Amino acid sequence: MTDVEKPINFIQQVINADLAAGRVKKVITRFPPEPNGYLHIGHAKSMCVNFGLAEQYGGVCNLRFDDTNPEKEDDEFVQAIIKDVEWLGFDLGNGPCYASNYFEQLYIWAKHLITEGKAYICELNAEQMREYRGTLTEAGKDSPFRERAAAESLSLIEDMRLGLISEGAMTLRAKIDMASPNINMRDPVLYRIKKMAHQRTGGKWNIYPSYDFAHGQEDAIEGVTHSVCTLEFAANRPLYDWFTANLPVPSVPRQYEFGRLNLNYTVTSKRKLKQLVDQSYVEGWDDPRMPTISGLRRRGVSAAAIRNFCDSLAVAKTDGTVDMAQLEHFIRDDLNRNAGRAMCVLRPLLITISNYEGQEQFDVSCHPNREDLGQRSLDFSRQIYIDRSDFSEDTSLARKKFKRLVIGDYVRLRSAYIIRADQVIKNEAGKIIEVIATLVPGTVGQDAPDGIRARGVVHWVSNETSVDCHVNVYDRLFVEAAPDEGDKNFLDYLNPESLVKMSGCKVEASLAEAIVGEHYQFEREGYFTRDSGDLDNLVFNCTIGLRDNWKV
RNA sequence: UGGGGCGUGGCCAAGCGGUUAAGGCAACGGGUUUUGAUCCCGUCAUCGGAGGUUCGAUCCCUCCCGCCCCAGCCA
Repeated sequence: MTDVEKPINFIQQVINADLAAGRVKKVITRFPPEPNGYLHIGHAKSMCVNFGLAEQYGGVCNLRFDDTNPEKEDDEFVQAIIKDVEWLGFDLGNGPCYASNYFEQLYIWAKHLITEGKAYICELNAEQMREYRGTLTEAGKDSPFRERAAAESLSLIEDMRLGLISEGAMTLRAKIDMASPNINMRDPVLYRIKKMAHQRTGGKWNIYPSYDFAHGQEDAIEGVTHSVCTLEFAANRPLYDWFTANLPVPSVPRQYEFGRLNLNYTVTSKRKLKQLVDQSYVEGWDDPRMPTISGLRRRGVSAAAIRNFCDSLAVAKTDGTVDMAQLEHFIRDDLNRNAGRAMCVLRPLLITISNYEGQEQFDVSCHPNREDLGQRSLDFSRQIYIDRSDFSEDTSLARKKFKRLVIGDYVRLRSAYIIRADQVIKNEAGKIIEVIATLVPGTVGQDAPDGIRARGVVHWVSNETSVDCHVNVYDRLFVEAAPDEGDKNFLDYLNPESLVKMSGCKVEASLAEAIVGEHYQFEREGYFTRDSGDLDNLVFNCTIGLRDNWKV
């Protein structure tokens, strides 16, 4: 963290002014996902902003489902979202709340607008409505149903609600201004007919409110003071304000918009993520390659890393694309501080130590600078494994270029002895299958004796007690920084090597029963966590590799 | 094109008329190190462009250029 105070953002400035002027006594915000998909990293930023504001000002932030369109929604998503929000550590406020809980009130307000001559039942079909709406440069035309008597509209909306009108035949529209330069104000639809069961209200309704008609009123009902959303809703704000000004709402919330988070080398659009899932380009919403909260969790990213990352982002009106490296920085930053260390050999190469017989245990700390993380026991034996990439027959390799095991030279086994490679054993195919080595006695926890200089440090596991495991190594999902920019089809840029499954890996005994949700650093490799998707086997997902700064 | 919004180093971003133009990420040098990790030092901008106002402008005005959002009975 920095010692510099984080500057306050424009929303905090507004809140400070509202508080100072007495316009607001208690800050109430909300996080309003539609349950039509899983939450992703972009939502995490929105949560940090909304729940964060509530925390900072001693207010509350409601998790509220904007479930106004049963066609796309599902309870599976509701449950997944609640789980993600809680996992990230946010207080649900008075939630979970649901827009569907307000359907009755919304309906009463709709009739109120009709009675006031501010809404009418329109019988234009979708295509006609589009034609009547005009274009960006031409004003729209009034609907021929615009001046329908209130009594008739009142009767018709009741028929719509009862399911007496067929889908698409009618809509309830606000009577605002078909010539408005803001297209959202050209008599927007308030209710549409959907003879469809809703995951929470069942078959009670045949009509459902539109986002515009519902959102601001939901906020008003909950007493939301600052309704913070993303930039694309800025053009809807005049409409948001129109409703609260023309309806007897219990409070008048204000909407503020900030730039949503975009990350390169991935996509943060529920529609596209859903496509990846539905068309099986990934194994599900929680596939570790997905930028979803559940995917990041399964990948091994900690909730703290996600929150720290989001808190490092600006809440402003610019909309840019954050470098994936910034997210990766916060992932490593948290994991480096909190993940216990362990050793796992990904591509085992057998080493036989010719001058060693028995076996012993070493007590090793789980973290180089955090004693509170405790100690673990490492088993050492005559035969051990090191990674194939940590050995070379090439004795001409410079010490500084190759700080690993080379025939005739020494290397330190992490937390154990210094050994020297003496002889290579190959199979008929010429593949190295074993290396015979000699250890230097008395070098555990001790510096090398005079005359011996280890090239470097290498991780290892005992062949006696290490456990076989599988390791999933991930790479970015897309090979293009901006896979969905312009008219590109993001599916054309999927990275065919985004997942590499390794088997025959060997992890130290202490991790034989690794727990899902725990984070480990496999020394010299990276950060790993046990995969929650395959508990029958010991499978580790590589969250992210260690930084690799050395230049060739 | 009508409306709305935005343009500060490779990326994110402070700055609110007078600052040596914060900070983070990345990058690049160097030090420490039983993880080529961590950690620690150091290097890295004149603010989209052109005018104007002002003693003085990244901050104010004008015009221009560029990018984003809105023409779903999606949210």
